[in-house]
Amino acid sequence: MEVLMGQPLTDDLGFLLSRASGVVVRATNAALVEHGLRVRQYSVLVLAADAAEGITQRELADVLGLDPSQVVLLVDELAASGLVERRPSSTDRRTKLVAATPRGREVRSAAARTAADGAGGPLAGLDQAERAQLRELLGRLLATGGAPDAPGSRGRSGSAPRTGAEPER
Amino acid sequence: MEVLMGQPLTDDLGFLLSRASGVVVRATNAALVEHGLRVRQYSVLVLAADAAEGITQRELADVLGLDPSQVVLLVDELAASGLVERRPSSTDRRTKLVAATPRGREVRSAAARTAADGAGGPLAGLDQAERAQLRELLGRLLATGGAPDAPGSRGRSGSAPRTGAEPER
DNA sequence: CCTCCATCGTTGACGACCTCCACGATACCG
DNA sequence: CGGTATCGTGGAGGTCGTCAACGATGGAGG
Repeated sequence: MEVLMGQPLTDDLGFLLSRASGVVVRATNAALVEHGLRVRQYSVLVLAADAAEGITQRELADVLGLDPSQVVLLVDELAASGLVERRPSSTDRRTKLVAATPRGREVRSAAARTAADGAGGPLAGLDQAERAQLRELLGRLLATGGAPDAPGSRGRSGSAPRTGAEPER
Repeated sequence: MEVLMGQPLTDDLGFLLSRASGVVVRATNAALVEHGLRVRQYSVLVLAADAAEGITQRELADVLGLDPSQVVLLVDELAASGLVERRPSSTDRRTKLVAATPRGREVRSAAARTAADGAGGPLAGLDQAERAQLRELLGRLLATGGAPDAPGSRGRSGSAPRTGAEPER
């Protein structure tokens, strides 16, 4: 038990994960400059554009695994660029629904291609099947995240009441 | 054409990668506090301990994908804690070999267990076979990193000019 | 109705991390 | 010998992660 070389480090999953993440994120960021976006902002834009009625900043922070305070800044920037806007919720005056503007949707589409293109570089070594496999594994990893990943998510445990439920009326 | 919804975002490899990386790194960091280390420092310690004669800071930056200036700080901290020391190279007076001290090796062993333990939480959902598979995929991804991942690595390309010449093994 | 408490968004602070640029010392090539 | 490249280092500037606190609101209970 003495020697017990944990691993050559290059076999450590944490190391590989953070390294791979860095490479892909860097490549994606580099590609997105052309749209004046960073991955974080792009992610918010995508989520806002995909939610017909807009998405709560709380949910944004939840899905992205970010502190709510960071979401504020991201939305601020996107709003300043005219890509999203904050709308008041008709049911809860505390929350603000973040929705993509028409121009936001345009940018989102263009950026999606650019981003996929940029990330394509580092991912060149993996074919479709392997990417799907990787998605599967990572998805499982995140699903069973025993530890809270979002700092600001105190107590926010369990099932979201009815996040994606259709706005009944 | 079709609407071409890039993806639900939760299916984007870049997103999953960065999310997973964050979760694992956070858990590992939390576990390592007990040794007064962060993942970065731990990585340097491992590499230094595994190299019998010590390792160049240049190589450190290369392997870790960091800017050389960051390596300086990491080594400074580890040296201040008495876990590693900088030795002059006998062949090149410019380089300094980073080697682990006896105490550094002890800490490294203990920390290895602690770290693996901490990372075990998020990884709970994956069995040995799946982890190996994940390692395989991530390793391949990093091996074919078309873009330079280490910022400070200007021109330092070299090593693997042949893109996946013969990935046999 | 009124009070206590949870939640949402927001702000501010602080430290960790990333990226780039420049420098002195040294090695190496011709 | 001169010119160029590399190693370690320092510093500036920006992004990101984490935490604590606050006003505004919602909701439960008396």
